[in-house]
Amino acid sequence: MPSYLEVKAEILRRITSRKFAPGALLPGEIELAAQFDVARGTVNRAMRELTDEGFVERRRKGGTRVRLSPLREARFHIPIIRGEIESAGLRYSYLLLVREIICPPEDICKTLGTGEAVKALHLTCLHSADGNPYQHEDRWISLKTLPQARDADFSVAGPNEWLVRTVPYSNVEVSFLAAAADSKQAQALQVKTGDPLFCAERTTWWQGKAITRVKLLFGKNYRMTAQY
Amino acid sequence: MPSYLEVKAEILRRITSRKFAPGALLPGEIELAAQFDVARGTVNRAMRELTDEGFVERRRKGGTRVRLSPLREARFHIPIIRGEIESAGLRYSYLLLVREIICPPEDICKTLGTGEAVKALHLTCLHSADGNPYQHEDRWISLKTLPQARDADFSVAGPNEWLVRTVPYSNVEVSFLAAAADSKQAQALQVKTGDPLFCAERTTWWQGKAITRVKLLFGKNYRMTAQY
DNA sequence: ATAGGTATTATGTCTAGACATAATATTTCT
DNA sequence: AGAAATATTATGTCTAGACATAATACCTAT
Repeated sequence: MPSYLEVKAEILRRITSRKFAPGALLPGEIELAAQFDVARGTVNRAMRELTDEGFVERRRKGGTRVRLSPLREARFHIPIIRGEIESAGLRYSYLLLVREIICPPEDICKTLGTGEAVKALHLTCLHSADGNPYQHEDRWISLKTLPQARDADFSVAGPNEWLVRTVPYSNVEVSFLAAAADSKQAQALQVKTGDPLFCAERTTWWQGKAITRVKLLFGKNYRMTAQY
Repeated sequence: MPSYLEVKAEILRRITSRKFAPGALLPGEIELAAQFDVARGTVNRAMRELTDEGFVERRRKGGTRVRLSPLREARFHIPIIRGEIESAGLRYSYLLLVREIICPPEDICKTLGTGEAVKALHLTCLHSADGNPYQHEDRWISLKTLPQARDADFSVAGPNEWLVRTVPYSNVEVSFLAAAADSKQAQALQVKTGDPLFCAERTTWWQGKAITRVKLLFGKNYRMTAQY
């Protein structure tokens, strides 16, 4: 075990066991380096990771303190649908439900940043695991920033795979929320209309211009979990 | 700007602009250190962060490659209710709805790891922002691992604040899901019964023993957002 | 050809020492 | 006393060099 991890684990043990109580000042790096018989750089790396993970707060000259309420952050990996299904040992299948080029509704226009009369590519697809509906995808792709999407074939593989292969991105925003299934979504996902579904909305930009916005509805009883 | 950040930003620019294409092999650390005129340790730190953030994959001897589909992890901050409301400039208020000591239902028994006949503390509370219902909390606390909870006063401040102050923890699991409001929850949150609500479930352990399990229901239109 | 052993190599970690920086503590001046 | 200048200090970053480790490439014997 690398020694920076040993130092980190020991400090963390002292924090969670309250030997270093919330709000308390920890010994300085030089002191700790002497205690653990390592270089200061090694202690620094351990402490930096503890800072990143939300256990301690550090200030120059002020020293290091245990956070009063630890851990305000958890990391979730954004589900990439095909990988998620296949890594669970299930068979992934894909179905294109709708493909049309139309003027998007107002809220989509707003996020895509195009004018109201500008048409965009609208796709609706269903991703299944072992034949069971798993995720309903409702995607808009800006044809202004991505005209080549007009000629891409989305009947065999999902738009996400094409996008990942084709376009770079510079900025992404993801939201998670709860939504009620409308009749078409309910039919596709084999749930009742109005059932609560876990939903992710993702918008992707490249150099300030929105490329695509997608709404992903997960099947019944889906939950996104993290441990720390 | 620290030079490891400059190196990182430049490499990232080359990746997102596809100068380093997905799957491509990047120059080695020594080569990059020479290019940027910094020490190898500095390049190493930049590359380590790019690895942590899911942009590249590194293998000893194999070198560094741009990930095919950037395995993206988003960091969401776990909402600590009082802080979230107050940092939005709103007035936080708290109401205890239910306090009882009963044998929990089977699923709670299972996660708390206590026998079926063991009683636990059950609390239901409502957190509001400027008087508007914001979050409904349904919490179970194991009296077996935390007997002092029996005497704590939860009428003024929420159980979370008492727990953070009182007990250490070693392990936490959080899930996010969509749930339908039951009649009591709907009444408290001023929504209709059956409305879809964003829901978080959190279980906390200390040294292998479950301390508490909480189900948090957020008000209508709540969304959890991350950018990267 | 193939299995097994050996050399090579890029990354992973560590050290000692140095300087930079931000925040706090102290002193000085009014 | 209060404001401004100065000293101090813990963390933040960086360097050059070293050794460790895992994975690959190569070589050898069968």
